[in-house]
Amino acid sequence: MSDLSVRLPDGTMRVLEPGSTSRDLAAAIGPRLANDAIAAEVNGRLSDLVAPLSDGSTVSIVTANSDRGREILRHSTAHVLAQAVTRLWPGAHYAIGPAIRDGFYYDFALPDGARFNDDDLVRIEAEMRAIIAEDQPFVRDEFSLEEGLSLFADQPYKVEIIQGVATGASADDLTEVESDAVVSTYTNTPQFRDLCRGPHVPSTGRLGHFTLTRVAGAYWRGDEKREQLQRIYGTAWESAAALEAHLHQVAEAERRDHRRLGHELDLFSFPSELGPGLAVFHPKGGTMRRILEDYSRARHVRGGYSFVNSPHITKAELFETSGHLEWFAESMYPPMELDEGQRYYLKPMNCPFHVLIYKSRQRSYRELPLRLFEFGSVYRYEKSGVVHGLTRVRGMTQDDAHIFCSSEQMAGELASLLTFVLDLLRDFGLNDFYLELSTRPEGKAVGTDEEWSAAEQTLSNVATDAGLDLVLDVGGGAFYGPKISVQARDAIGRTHQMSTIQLDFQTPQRFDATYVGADNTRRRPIMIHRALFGSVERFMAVLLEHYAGNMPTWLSPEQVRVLSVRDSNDGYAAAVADRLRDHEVRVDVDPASEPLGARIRRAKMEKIPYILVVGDDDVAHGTLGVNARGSTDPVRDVALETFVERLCAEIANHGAPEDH
RNA sequence: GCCUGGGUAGCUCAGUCGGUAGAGCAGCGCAUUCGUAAUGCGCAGGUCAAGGGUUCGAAUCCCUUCCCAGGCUCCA
Repeated sequence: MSDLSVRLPDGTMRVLEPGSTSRDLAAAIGPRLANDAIAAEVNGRLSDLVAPLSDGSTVSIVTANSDRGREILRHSTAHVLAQAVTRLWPGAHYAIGPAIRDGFYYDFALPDGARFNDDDLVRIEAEMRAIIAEDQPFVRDEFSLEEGLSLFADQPYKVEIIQGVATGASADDLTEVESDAVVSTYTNTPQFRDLCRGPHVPSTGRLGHFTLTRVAGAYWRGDEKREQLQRIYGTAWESAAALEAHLHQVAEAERRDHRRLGHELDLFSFPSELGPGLAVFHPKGGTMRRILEDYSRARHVRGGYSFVNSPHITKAELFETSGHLEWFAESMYPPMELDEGQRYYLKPMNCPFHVLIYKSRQRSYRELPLRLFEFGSVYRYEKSGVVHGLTRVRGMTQDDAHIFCSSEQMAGELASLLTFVLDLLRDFGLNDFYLELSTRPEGKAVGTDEEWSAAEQTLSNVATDAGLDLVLDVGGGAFYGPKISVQARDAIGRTHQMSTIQLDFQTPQRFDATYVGADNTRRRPIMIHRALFGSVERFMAVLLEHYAGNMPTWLSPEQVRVLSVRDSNDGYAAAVADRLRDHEVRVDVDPASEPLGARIRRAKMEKIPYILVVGDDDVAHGTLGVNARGSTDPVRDVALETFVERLCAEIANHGAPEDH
């Protein structure tokens, strides 16, 4: 028996008894680490704690409170879920069960087409806790493909996965098998073995801080043409405290859900009379929207844009020329037949209209870049299951522009556009961005390979120059060109796709758009599609959630509410409001017909930035009691003019009461 | 479009085994005049999402449709 020595992450070497495992190593380092260890990374590869170490390996112990540790924990919990389901539904088929962000899922097909319902989750969870109490080991075994096929002969999804490996199909997206000819399995009991690449926690007793969250349908292999399995989702953590923190975070996200806020703050609604995905904006939501749009318009004027308008419907020909009918007919509203068979469509995009504006007369190189902007309302027949609040709707308004430029101008135009976008988003209080580059979609693109790679390269260069992180989204581009999208992280760390910038060499060709160059020849312009808010509706949703409804003062529909202490102060309250209106402050008075406490409470719940309370003292001295949003102790005796000055400065700076 | 769950007063929700529909808040009226997150009393408010079926009798059981939520697929 030779000595066994391994290298630790800090570079030191440690000598162990021959045949030692990572678990022995952890124990040798310290009892605390031994207790926290759930797996190991050996020579850059994750492995089970109980796997024997070989001499000269570099080993780091993976603990539960690390990203990799939690992933293993979640994956192991998914196995426990599968075992619980097979115990409760003998003959159930289990498909795949990976760890995901914050948790895990497992897909099943129950015998006789049975379905899970919500009550089943409770039973399954109880069974899982029993399995965890049994402290079953996770025992790894390796087999040939043939052996694997016979082991899982009664599990058709496992067979398909193994066969996929055997035929060389990609298994990259599956955690079940390594992409070589070895089939590894993990066995918990003689009755339950799962196909899996591993690693796993040493035994089920290491698990337990989990909860099952929901049941959902999911297509096998994500293919809607294949059967739909029953998916159970859960969340799992390394400790009760971490689980609790996560559930709290989920509740927080729910509290700032824009649909809830939209209702509570009386901003918008989705009358069922209109149909799914069609919103109406109430006066306060309409005000917020107007402020957003006005600000955007002002920025576009400064950015050198020309303002255009186009109708909501058009003859089919326009979208035949653009290619939308060929590629996206199923997500367009069906046509209206008029005038002896003439088909009219609601517009799903603004770009073809802007091309027609471009083509309305001959263009010179001197006019480029020509930037056409419109708040264009578009209608898309989204599938019934996908509409979601203001973020996925069937009718929306894009802050849409199309820039026509020469190929020489393209890179510079894209670079300045990116600056323009980021500046605008920052003006709304979004500060944390990264970029995503979406490349040519497989089998669903027009144009030559050369055009696509040139466009992708240009976008990539511009993104790199911007100095932001760039993530590749392979195959995510539109059919006519690649795109960069700006992703923003909100106040609670979620990311939202905001602006998109798309390059398009195809549409100008399809419409035969040209300009006359300096050399008196006809040339083809390049088109850049871009929407900065994405849609006004969606942008409003993101801002509402980012601010949890506490909008900065400049975006608040009602900025100030004046409350009189007694009705003899009502006149002064009205005068204060008038003074603020002189400065275009949005202000209302709530007179003294109800107790002051009730009026304060109502204004607080409406998240109004400033509540001004005025009583006899204020009438006598020309002062106010200022109760700012987010504060619990109001400030008395503030001079009216002092308040006006501070408020106007805050509005101009896009600030909020919470900033002080 | 598919899977699971849901729809009762303006809102949030209760409604047992199938036996004539309930609360709080909001609204309206009256009283209350108050210094920083709910004043009191009273009144009104319902085709129980819509339609069909079973039943002596349906909010409740069954079917269809519409709408909502969470997923899957999709997202120019």
